[in-house]
Amino acid sequence: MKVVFVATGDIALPSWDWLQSSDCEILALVTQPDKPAGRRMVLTAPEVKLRAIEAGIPVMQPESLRKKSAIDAVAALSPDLIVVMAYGQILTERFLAIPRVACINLHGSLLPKYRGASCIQAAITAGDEETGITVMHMVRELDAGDIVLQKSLPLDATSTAGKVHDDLAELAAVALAEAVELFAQGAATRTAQDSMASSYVGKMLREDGRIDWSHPAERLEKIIRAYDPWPGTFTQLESGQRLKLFPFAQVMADDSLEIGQARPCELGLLVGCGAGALLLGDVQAEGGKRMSSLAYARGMRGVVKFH
RNA sequence: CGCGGGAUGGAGCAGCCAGGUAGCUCGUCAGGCUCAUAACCUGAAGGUCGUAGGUUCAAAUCCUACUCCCGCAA
Repeated sequence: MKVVFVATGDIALPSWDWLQSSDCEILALVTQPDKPAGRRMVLTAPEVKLRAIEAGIPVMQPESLRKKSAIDAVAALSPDLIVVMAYGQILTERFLAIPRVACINLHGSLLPKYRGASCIQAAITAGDEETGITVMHMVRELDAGDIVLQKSLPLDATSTAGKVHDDLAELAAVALAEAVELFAQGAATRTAQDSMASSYVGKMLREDGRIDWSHPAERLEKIIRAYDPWPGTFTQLESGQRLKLFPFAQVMADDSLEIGQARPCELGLLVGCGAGALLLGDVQAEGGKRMSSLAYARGMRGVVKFH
């Protein structure tokens, strides 16, 4: 199989590595242009690009994959299969029609649930018992194509977005291997998605991580795990200074605190929520290091109010 | 040169603006109290205040440079 891989995010790395070690011929990698990153705003290449270069595989970084020139360049390679994962651009039907066999996408949820960008965060926030990887045919509508196969991954109270991201990345490589084998044998099946059961979750912004203390403690605990490390969760002190929150917080059946009121206790910092209270896990103040809420509480003077 | 915060006994902080005795909440150690305790009481050890210069009678504090850590932004 002659394959064009289209990916930017690190979640695609294990899949890339598998593809490179398989008998498939990788014609090219299509990835987003390098972008400024880090405190010094240094132009940084996606990791997958570095691996492609190291392997001597051609890399294409079009500003937009909607442009005819970019589409023609990929079409000129005459791929059998196009594999898309965490690329970050919407693709046109013209592009999807390029490959001889199929244009498939690896998505980090058990579709039709959680179509869209923040699928991992959504599954953890919802308290789902499992999520997974879906391999599907790409269509014009986002994440709505026929399903080739799915692999599930159990979730529990220790699941964070970061951990699940890494696990799904590994699982995706397994799913891709199976899918490619099916296509190679002409044995791939198509199962239409039940669009009535579908849900859509959009891209997350940093501001989405602001904690609303009027929510029940149980929900906030899930959100702190679900948003770690991206977009992260935070609250604000009276001074306006932000305090980042990290897993793992514990739900406490304590209703003695007002909403947003924080009091040091022998286990850490206890914050009043809409229902119950949250014993914070790690926290990090602006300019400060990440530490346990217990350590943070040592330096506090009395009770504070979060907003 | 994208914007900004920080470095003070083992941990987390205050003190700096208006230079002049090293402070707070803990931890550690010793003793006491207690049936008992992540409880309480008493006492002790532990700090060249990030580094190097400068100003000054005197610098954690003011000035300059440097190192390291971090938040925003992307």
